[in-house]
Amino acid sequence: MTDQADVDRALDAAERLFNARGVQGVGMDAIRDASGVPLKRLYREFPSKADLLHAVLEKRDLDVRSAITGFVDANAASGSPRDRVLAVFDYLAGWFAEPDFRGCMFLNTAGELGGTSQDVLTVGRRHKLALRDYLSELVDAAELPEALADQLLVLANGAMATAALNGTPEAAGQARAAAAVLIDAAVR
Amino acid sequence: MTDQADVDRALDAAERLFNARGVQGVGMDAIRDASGVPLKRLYREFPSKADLLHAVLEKRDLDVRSAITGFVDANAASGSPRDRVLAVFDYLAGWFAEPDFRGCMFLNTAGELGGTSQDVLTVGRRHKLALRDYLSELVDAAELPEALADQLLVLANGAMATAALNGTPEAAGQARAAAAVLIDAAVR
DNA sequence: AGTCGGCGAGAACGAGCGTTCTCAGCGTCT
DNA sequence: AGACGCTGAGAACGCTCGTTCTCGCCGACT
Repeated sequence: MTDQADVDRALDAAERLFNARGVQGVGMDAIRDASGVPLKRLYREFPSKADLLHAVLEKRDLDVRSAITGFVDANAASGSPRDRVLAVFDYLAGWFAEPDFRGCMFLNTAGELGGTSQDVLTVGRRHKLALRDYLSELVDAAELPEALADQLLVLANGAMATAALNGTPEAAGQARAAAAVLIDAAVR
Repeated sequence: MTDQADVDRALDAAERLFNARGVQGVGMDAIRDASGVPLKRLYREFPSKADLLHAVLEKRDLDVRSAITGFVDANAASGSPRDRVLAVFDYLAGWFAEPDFRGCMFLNTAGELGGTSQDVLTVGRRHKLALRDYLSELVDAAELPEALADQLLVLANGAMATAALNGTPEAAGQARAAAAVLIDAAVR
């Protein structure tokens, strides 16, 4: 039996620790201690630490994207297309205010390991591409030019990085205001 | 004698290696090997690795900011205030295209060590605050609302993070286009 | 000329890393 | 009942880390 519960606990612990101390600052022992999953099983499920990191990032990709789409659907389902775009930045504001928010894991791991691990870059790019595709959908629904999606992604990435550095969520509001201006300027 | 040349070589080597492998992925031995500065002198000048990192970041703060202001003065000294703001993003485009560009060192180190080192966060925040003050000057000169400076900083940070992840400089152009729209929308 | 203080090269240290191995125990099949 | 195979706990391995120590050497002062 693969014992999915143990695997999930390991992934959760690894995600938490990687975020808190940086990937290179976390040993497999620490992940075992935090998750209760023995080293032997960790290495059976994830042949190496790099594989574990990969799995954490893949899971995070799904989690982040479904959290965003879920928030937009829940809070702006009946709103205008413009409202739905801006709701993405409202989601960011809530996320940034979480007490242990440490920034976007894909940007952080790319910053730490991008020079030595091609895989970290690849997974990060896929994640941001998927995010851009989602923004593109929203932008299309508002009948706005496609190029806006790239600009909104830069804004969102900037908000994540800025909020993580500052330890405060205000960058989300600044990005939201900028996004509103970009949308309104594109409509005419 | 403090032998400033050795200290500078050590700082340069440390900056290069930290960027390439992440701070936690670089040993003091590697910095000694790359700089030719013996361990004994490294520890005389920088009592600990954290102190060395601090010194690297302080130097980088000055370097980055003077590169930006230098570029703006050289390329848009006689331009309109609007041109001078946009020149900042032109500088980013050139920077991102450098072959070993690995993103903003302050965002990267904050991502890696922000959870364990208050000092890394403090230095990073000071750097971004100084950048915001500079943008604020440019925005003031263009007689634009103060709040624009924060939005431009989010755009710049987003461009740095996005370009570093993608390995391509196109995010600079996207941020520049967005900045132009924000400026033009604010003027009316 | 002889002593001495600071130097560089590199060994050494204790700790922690990623990964593998040992081994006693336990459930499962015959 | 008894043999087997997989398990978890943890020791062990070889390496690297940040930091300190040893020691032979050289230049400066008396």
